[in-house]
Amino acid sequence: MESFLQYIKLPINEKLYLKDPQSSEIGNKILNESIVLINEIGFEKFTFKKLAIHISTTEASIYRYFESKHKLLLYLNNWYWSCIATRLLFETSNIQDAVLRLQKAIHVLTALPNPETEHVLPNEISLKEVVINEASKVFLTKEVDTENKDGVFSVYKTVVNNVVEMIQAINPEYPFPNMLVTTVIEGSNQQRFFAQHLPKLTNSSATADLVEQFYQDLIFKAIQHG
Amino acid sequence: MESFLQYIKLPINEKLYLKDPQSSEIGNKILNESIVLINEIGFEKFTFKKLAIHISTTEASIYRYFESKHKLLLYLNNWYWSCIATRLLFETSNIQDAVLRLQKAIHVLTALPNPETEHVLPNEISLKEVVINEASKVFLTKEVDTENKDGVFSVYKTVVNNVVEMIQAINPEYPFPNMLVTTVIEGSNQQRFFAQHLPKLTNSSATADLVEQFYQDLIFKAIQHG
DNA sequence: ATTAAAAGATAGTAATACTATTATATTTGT
DNA sequence: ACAAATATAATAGTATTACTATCTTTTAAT
Repeated sequence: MESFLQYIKLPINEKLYLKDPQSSEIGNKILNESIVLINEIGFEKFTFKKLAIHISTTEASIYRYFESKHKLLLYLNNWYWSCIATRLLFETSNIQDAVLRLQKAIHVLTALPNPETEHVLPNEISLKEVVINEASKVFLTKEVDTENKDGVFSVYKTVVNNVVEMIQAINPEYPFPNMLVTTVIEGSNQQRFFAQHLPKLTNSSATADLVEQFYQDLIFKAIQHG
Repeated sequence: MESFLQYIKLPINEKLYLKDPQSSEIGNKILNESIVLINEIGFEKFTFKKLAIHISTTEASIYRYFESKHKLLLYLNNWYWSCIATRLLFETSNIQDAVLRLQKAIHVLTALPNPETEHVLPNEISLKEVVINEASKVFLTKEVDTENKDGVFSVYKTVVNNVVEMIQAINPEYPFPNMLVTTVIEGSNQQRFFAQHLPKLTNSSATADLVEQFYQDLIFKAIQHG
């Protein structure tokens, strides 16, 4: 779906790069092609050397933009959550009914975006793939506390908070809104991974995508009064 | 709590090692001290070289037991799920009431084990720490399909299945039991990680551990008839 | 046309993730 | 008690990774 949203420059935490990759051609190539390459060979086997060859530049040039491949992954993660934050804002604005608004939010968080019917942002689909396959590696490290202080997870936190507020608008008494939201966000990506690789662990599949349905049901039952 | 359970030798998939580490002294040292070292420096910085120095042996000796550090992590993961499978069986046996049985199962899966009051297995607590901090790295790789074929996740799947059956005993109509169980298992570990490092993402904390409470509430609401 | 900044080319380093080889203990079977 | 088998220690070596440094060339801005 064509949309003005495509032309928005999403804000990314400055601590994540040495030189803004969105400011130059090879910078943009680094971003776009790292997504492709990470999805192809996986983050463990991904190196700046391989990326350099892939985009016909040198390792040293890439190091001028990113300190390490881990920072690049953090950047991509941040970028993805900026997409989601934007879409969340956009898709839930003007919905007055609290229940409908939360439903829409759950949809944005858990469904695979459909470019035919929705305002999908550039690279959002392949970025989501990176997030599904590599996401927890961004915070499951010993550096998480330092990086958290640098604010690299703040966009993610904003998304969580926005949805927490939507839950509180429906049931202010519900005692675990943050846990519920993060369980849904992380869980939905994990269910997609399971559907692809460990199908016995899920009830969803490529042909019958039940992820959104499951979480819609789960959240609304959880926050029911009583 | 003293228990006969401590002396059981847990079964571990043979594809995970070259030589059974439980069969020798340095093998056992590798297991016990790798847990300590991984918890200390994190899996990324953990190397066989460092472990060798730590246990006063050589890198080459460790390689006789494990093909790679990834296989060792898989081993530890398998070991942890063997602990849980054993405890699950033990703690839910003889409970006739389906609801009480599921409650107990959720307890085993989501609570921090208390060695004063429960039959905790050797190393279970430090193994759980490894699982919380590193677990998703065991399957978020490009080798997941091959490793799955080798059966390295089968103990985990058994645990999931057992709990799925408990849910079906209460409500056979509930359409997403597998998704619910994996959401709870993975989610509960993640909530503990968040409580330690990204507290804004959760409602639980070190002082007020709400993880079990949240998931008990979540599961029973989810599977309610109607 | 001059200058600054970006990118390319090349080199180098310490650490990692292994493999291989040989020597020395230790255990086990007879 | 002794030979044979096995386990471990000691050492060396390799390709790759994750960088850092430097110098030259290209491009872009004034």
